[in-house]
Amino acid sequence: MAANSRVTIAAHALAWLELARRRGRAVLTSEEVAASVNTNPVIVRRSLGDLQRAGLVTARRGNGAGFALGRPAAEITLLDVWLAVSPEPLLALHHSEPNLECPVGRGIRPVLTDVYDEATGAFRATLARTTVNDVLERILT
Amino acid sequence: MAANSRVTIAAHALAWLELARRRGRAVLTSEEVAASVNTNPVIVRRSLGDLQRAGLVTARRGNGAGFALGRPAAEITLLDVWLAVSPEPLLALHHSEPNLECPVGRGIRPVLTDVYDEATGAFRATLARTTVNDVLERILT
DNA sequence: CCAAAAGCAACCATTGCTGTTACATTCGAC
DNA sequence: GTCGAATGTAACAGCAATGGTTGCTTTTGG
Repeated sequence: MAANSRVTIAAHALAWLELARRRGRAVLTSEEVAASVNTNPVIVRRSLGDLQRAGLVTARRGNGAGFALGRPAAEITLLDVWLAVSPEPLLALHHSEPNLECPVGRGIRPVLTDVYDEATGAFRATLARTTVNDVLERILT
Repeated sequence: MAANSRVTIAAHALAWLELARRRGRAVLTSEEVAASVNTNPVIVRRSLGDLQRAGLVTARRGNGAGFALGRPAAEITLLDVWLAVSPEPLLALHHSEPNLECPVGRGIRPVLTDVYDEATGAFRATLARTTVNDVLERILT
């Protein structure tokens, strides 16, 4: 499969929300966000729905409604975003259980799980060092 | 889709090749490997074909043929395996180009590319610290 | 009450992975 | 040189995930 682009879409939306907020518009509709990301408003609503469940944005319905940042952009890391939209592991174990008659088949899964967890941890730690505010600052300079 | 399991299958195959080698059988057929991994021999041939292209295993065709490790198990890291079978990035950018009229749409891609590259580098560095020999040792203890 | 916008369900098309069958190719053994 | 065993590889089916689209329901401010 192609790697998914949800983190990208979510980070884009958040950076755009923060820029709009600085310009005096704290609330944007899914259509306005979609116009910047260049996708369908439903995709944006799905993505921001994930972020809302994680508390990263707030959504208001009804007339004049839209999405706003749930907390300061400097307090939202890309790890927060990744956790909100990408719960799948980076590497998968066997689809079907390996042959337990074989020593390797019997013992390999916990070993690989450990290694994969460690690598995923390093990946996450890096994402945790960049905030949405950092992303926007780097865009604007 | 779920993350792919090719690294797992390849690592399993390599550990099994190393264990067989220690037991005096340096060459295994795809069918023998498939019996341990519990999959189809064609899957194994495809996977080991990738490893062969990277020099991690050797393949001999013809009668009495099969696969053998291309270099000592202690000199094959899981990063080597990952590079041989998983060229896809862990996170993708936008599918369709963002709106270049928007400052965020114009500038976000290189920023995210940098962050993703850094995180992927941390992921790779962790994989590079574990060898096939390490995996087998941890299985056997 | 009305209109605007989120929420949500039901699709479709595409893609990638696994698994399977079938066949061509290679190469050692005899 | 032939035979047989095994790799190499193409083609296809099934399945799941993703992005995209449409349409409808729900909410809510004015």
